Amino acid sequence: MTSTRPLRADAARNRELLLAAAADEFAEHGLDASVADIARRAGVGKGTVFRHFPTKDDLIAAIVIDRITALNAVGEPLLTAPDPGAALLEFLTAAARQRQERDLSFLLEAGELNAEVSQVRTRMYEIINALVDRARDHGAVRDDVTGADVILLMCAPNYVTGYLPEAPPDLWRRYLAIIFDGLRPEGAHPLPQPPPTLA
Amino acid sequence: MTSTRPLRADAARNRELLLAAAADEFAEHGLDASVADIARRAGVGKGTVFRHFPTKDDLIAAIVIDRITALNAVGEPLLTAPDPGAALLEFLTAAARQRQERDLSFLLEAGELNAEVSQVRTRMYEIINALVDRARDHGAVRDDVTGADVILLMCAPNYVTGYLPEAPPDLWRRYLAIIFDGLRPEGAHPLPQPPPTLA
DNA sequence: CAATAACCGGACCGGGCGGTCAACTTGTTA
DNA sequence: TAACAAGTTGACCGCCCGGTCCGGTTATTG
Repeated sequence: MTSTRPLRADAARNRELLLAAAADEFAEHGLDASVADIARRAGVGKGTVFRHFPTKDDLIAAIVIDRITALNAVGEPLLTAPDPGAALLEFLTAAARQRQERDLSFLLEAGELNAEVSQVRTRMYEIINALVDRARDHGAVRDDVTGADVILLMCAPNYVTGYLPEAPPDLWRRYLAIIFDGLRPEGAHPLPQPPPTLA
Repeated sequence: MTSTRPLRADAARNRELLLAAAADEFAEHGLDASVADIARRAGVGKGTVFRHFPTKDDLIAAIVIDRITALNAVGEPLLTAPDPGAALLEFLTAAARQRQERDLSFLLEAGELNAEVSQVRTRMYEIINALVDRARDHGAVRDDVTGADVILLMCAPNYVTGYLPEAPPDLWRRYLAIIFDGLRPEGAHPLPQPPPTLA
């Protein structure tokens, strides 16, 4: 890796200001938020944005990496939690809550941005697969459901509440509960299509 | 209403070409698809687009109205179907299938475009509410679930499969089945949040 | 307290967007 | 078939976007 010397004090502060401002701006306007608006919100010139993040995509990637890394830090210890079913539900709750604090649904719109995003995202997939496998072995989720299913479905609670402009902040919990009930073995009906595989 | 005299023959044909081209283009590139591209795809000048649809939003609204109206035509007869649970599932299946044929997830991004959209959308809400009420009375869906819940969740199957660039065309059926299982009374756990109300 | 390298800012650029318009073509009708 | 309204077209406009660049500013270091 490039072991660069530490940033100057003001530069480091501006970098943090920019990340926070960008997260807020993306939350309000989606990924279409303009770099100029982000700079203004951070109280900084537009050129400064591009000094820290050569491309708008690099700025997005930095935020995505930050959030996924935080999520992985939640998931890691849950891999050995005593109750695998509760562990999976807790992970999904953490994921949805993270997106509630600031509306980060835009994270999902972002595709493959760079190698680091791919790496941290792959690690998240591994964690989810392991959590689902353990929960399935434990009888907490139905036999015919896979990690890929959960990866796809984990975004849904925040997504569906996004249609309500003034949704109560915790409404996603309702839909996470409904979807999680659909993952349980009790009363499960056979699924009409085989599970997908993730790239 | 404005009882306008019939369109000239070529104008009527161009209007249909435009609607089809716009649906295709929006399906491929989302609502960001440019009017110029739509015109080119329809084999028509850009000015012609704005003659038929004064605004890009008007073009979107025309498509949205078309699709929702078609969906309402499916739902209406289901209101008196003998098996209310099967009727609800059939409606949700029709809704998701419609969005599969051409990827019409962009329909959801479109907010309140004009009065006619609001009207036809309101009718759709009424139909869904009635279908859910009947299914609930019949014991086919859990007691604590409302029409608003189903309205929010009905978009989810197509949404989650949208993350897979090359998803099998029928994959949405798998997630509709999982979510519908979450709506069933068997094995339902209490929901942590009250249902929302729709505007 | 210099001296210097790192950093900042905002005018500027090329490009693509939604939308307009005036000259031209064509379906319709008497 | 003549004449006109209706329809078509693509060049054009103003705007905003991501990204560049260089003259001025500031933190750091000896």
